[in-house]
Formats: sequence, structure tokens, C-alpha cells
Amino acid sequence: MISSFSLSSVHIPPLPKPNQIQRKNWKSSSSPTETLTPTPKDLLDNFNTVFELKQLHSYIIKTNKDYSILLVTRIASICALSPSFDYARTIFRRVEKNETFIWNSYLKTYAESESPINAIRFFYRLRQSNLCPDTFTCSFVLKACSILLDLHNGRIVHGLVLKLGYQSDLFLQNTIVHMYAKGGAINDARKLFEKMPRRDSVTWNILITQLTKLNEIDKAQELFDQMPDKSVRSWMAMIAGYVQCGKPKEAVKLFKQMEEAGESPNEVTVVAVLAACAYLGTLDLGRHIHEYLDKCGFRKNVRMCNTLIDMYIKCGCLESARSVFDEMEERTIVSWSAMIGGLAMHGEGEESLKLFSKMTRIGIRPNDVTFVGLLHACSHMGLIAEGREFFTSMRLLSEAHEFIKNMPIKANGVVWGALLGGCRVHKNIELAEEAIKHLQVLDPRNDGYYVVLSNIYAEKGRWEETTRKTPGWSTVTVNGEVHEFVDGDGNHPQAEEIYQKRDELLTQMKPRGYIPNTKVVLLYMDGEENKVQVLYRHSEKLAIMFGLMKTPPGTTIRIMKNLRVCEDCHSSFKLISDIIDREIVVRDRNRFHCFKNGLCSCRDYW
DNA sequence: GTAGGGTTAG
Repeated sequence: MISSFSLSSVHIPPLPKPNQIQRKNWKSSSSPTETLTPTPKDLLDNFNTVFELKQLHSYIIKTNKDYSILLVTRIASICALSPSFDYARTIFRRVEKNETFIWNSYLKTYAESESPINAIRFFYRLRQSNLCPDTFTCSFVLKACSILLDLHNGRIVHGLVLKLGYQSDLFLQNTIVHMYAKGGAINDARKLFEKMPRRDSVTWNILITQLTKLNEIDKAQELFDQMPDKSVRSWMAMIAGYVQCGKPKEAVKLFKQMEEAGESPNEVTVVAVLAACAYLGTLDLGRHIHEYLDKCGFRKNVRMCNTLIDMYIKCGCLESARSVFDEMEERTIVSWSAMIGGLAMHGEGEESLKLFSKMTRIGIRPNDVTFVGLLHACSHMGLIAEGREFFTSMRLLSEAHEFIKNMPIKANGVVWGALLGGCRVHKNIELAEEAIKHLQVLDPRNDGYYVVLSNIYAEKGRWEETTRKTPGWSTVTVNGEVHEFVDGDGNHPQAEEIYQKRDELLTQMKPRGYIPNTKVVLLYMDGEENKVQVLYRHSEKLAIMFGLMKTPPGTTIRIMKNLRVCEDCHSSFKLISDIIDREIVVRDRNRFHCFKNGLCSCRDYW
């Protein structure tokens, strides 16, 4: 709110010192908004700026220059949120403009403040004073209702709009549709939408966006197909919607369609499609979009850079992520957390901790996501102590446990989840069970944690306690196209060729010491041979065979997996990288593995 | 002076 008003944009000589400010017979009077006392936070946030605004205002008066009503009402409405109510009223009384306009600007400021509830309170006060609301008054209070998800007051204002005969105002109609849709009454929004005599692209976009937020992506697509004049923001709503609904492939497809339709992407579509690239691990497209941004001279804002960092990290390009991070003019905690977590994910534990201390040195407060990244980094620091692995790892785990217990913020499910991941590495059942106890309370619907626990039990030979495993899938990008494989996939059109390639490689792997590691097969299953068959059909193995078949020798193969890579696949990939002399990059649920010349960048520690 | 959007973990 205040940040949008910049003193530096007004050409003025040095401001007078506080004691030089001349107050010209300005009487104080009681304000009608006394009950709208700002919160202590408002006061803290605004104090200095309000003071500066008063200085500016006094300068305007002293020099008797023409000033815009907008500028002065802006000063007044900012003062109205601070202790300077009287000051604001004094300004308003001196401005010749219709009264409703003035109160509307108050209302707008309240609606956009940190406590939009003040806009609703203020609106009722205006009603009591018999001031007739105009369409602007209604739209500002409806905005506050949307932000607060306040359907009750929203309905009351809607009633008033009808009573005052404003129902044909398209702006207001859209605001009302938005209020209902966002507030959880999508059916009411839809009914209103159907009845509207006139709609514009905003009307459609509102419904499309809110449907995607409800995971109703098919209904959103239906509306999108029906709408007459699609704007960039319509494409944007759908593309971002597909990403949010966990359908990145569709998002990328739509992005390409948008380009074919001759529409240029805007900042938000770019962010959404970069997020899709991050999810899919499609480095080519991600890089292409980055180049496009540079070519078109897009203004790179923080969110866009954050998404670029995330995309590069998840596509395995730590260096590019780092250079985006280093070149940023302004960074938020999201930027720092993404980079800290990214370094950890790539096994750069020390660098990750270094960046963390740099961040805290300049006074940026970490959040829960930063801690998750740090925990990952800590778990990779165990590399240093390879020789003393057992003791070190025990100490590391208990340190992580202490760390969580003493964290300045309450640990959430993700933090305990990270500790659980550590327990999996170090096969510590007792601590894992404690983590699970917390997770049952903090994140009861997430069954992914039980998969990890079952892994720990399975590897410790406690079969009776293992549960069913989430199906694993892997993808591999070939010529810019993403191919997906699921565990045990026998239905792939080229299954036969894939299995042939696998057997061919197995004959080369076995003389080099490859022995199928069936202890990672979690399902309770009779017969060693059956277990071996399950192992051979792991999705990442199928993906790599497909990649080998479809790409020229020497090309790096990039695989993305939804779960952790299993130990058998890990040791197979090391051998394969040596046999075929190629680099294989695997992104699993936790981190990256870069296989080269028979070794993995994680040094078998993950 | 009014309406619609995007980022980090799991």
C-alpha cells in the first residue's frame, strides 16, 4: 500500500526538519472512524512513512503549488490508517470533491490493508450515516469480502446492489461473481454467471481460475473452450491451473497452443510454465523460456527469478540456478530457501550451510522451508565422515532431532518428514517411529510417510510391518518429449525392445559383479526369482533402457522419479554409466544422482 | 478511484 507511493518520484527540495514544520491553524476534531483503531503492527509499519507524508503535505501547502486531489487524498487515506485520523479529516475537509468519493478512498485503503475487516466495519458506519453508496463503494467493500472469504457480508452487499439498481454494472457483477466463487459458493457464482446478460473475459476468467483452485480442471477447460474472446489472462488462468492441479504436461501443451494462437506469454504464464518444467524436469523447454525472457527484455521480478532457480535446480542445473540467484537485485526468503534446498539436493551440503549463514548474517529470518533444506544439507554432510559412518550418522540424526525440538518455530509435518528420511538412510527404527507419531498428528492424510517407514522396516527385515508401496513412476525426455514408465510396465508399445535392451545390458553387468539386490523388494513375495523380476521392471530401469535406445551415443540421459531411487537401481546405474560411457542424471524424491564412469555424485549416501 | 494471476519443502 505505502510502498507504491514513492517520495523519490516527486521532485522536491530537501524536506523541512520536523521542528520546522508549520501547522497552519489546523483544528483537531473527533473522527467518525475512531473505532477503526489500527493494529500495533499497522502503527509500526506506517509510523515513519506517515511522518514523511506529512512532511510532503506541508511542503505542498507551503509552496502553494498546484497539487492533485488524488495525491492529497492518498496522503489522507494513508494517514487514516495511522494514529493521524484527525490529520486525514482535516485534509478531506479542505478538498472540494463529493463526499462519497472521499470515503470510497478510505474504504479502498482499508480493503487493501492488512486488516480488510476494517473496510466492512467502515462500510456499516457509512450506512448508518445515510450516505448513499455508489458502485465504487460497493465494489471496494465486496473486495474486502472476497479477501476475507466473508460470504455473509458479501450476500448483504449483493442484496444492496440489487436494491440500489446497480445490477447492470458489469464491474460490480464481476466483483460479486468473484466474491462468491472465491468464498466457496462456486454454485452461486455459476448461477449468477449463467444469468448475466453481458459478460466479458474477466467474468469467464474469474470462474475458470476459481474452478482450477477447486481441482475442477475439466470444468475449467470446458468454460475455456466455450469462451468467445480469450485474453492472455484466460490462457494464463488455464496454464497456471493445470500446474496447480498437478498436470504439468497439459500446462506445457497449452502453452504451446497459446503460442500457436499468436498470443504472447505474460509474466504469469511464464512462471506457471517454468513451474511445469521444474516438475517435469524438462530442461530444454525451461532454458528456451529463459532465453526468450532475456530476448524480449522481460522485467525479471522476484517470483519469476525464484521459479527460474527452482526450474534449474529440479532440472539438474545447479550452476544456472546459482547464477540466476547471484544476479538477483532483490531476494526474498523463497529465493534463499530455494537455493539452500537446491544446493542440498545436489549434495553441496557445505555450500548450502554457508549460504544459510550468509542469509542470517544479513538479517533474513529462515522459515520452515529453509529448515527442511538445511536438514537435507546436514544429512549430506555425513559424507565427510565416511570412515566413521555409523557413529557419525547416529550423532547427526540425534543432532537433527535436537535441532527440531529446539527450533524457533514449531516443526511441521515436512520437517519431521525430513527427519524420517534421515532415519531411512541410517536405518534408525526407533527415531523413525517417533517421527511417525508426530506426523500422524501433523499430517494425518499423507500416507507417503508410511512408505518410508515400511522401507525402513523392510530393510531391517521386519516384513510383517511393511505396508503396500506407492506405485513408482519415472520419466525420461527424448527429443523434447516426456515418456513415462510405471513399475512393472509391460504394456508399453515398445516393451519387447526395452526388455531386450535390458537383458543385453544385464549380460554385461553380471561379469562386473552385479548381483540383484532383492532385499529392496518390499512386497511380501515368495521366490527369489519373482523378486528379481520385480526388480528388473522398476520404472527407472525401463526409462533408462528407453533413453539408451532412443538417443545417440554420448548423450546425457535425464530421468525423473517420483520415489527414492532404490539401491539396486542405484548400483545398476553406476555400472551402466561405465559400460555405455554416458552420464546419467537421476532426480529422485530427495535429491539428484549424477552417474558417471561407474560412480555416483551422491557417493552412495542418500 | 472499481474485477481476474504466478514462487521455495513434501
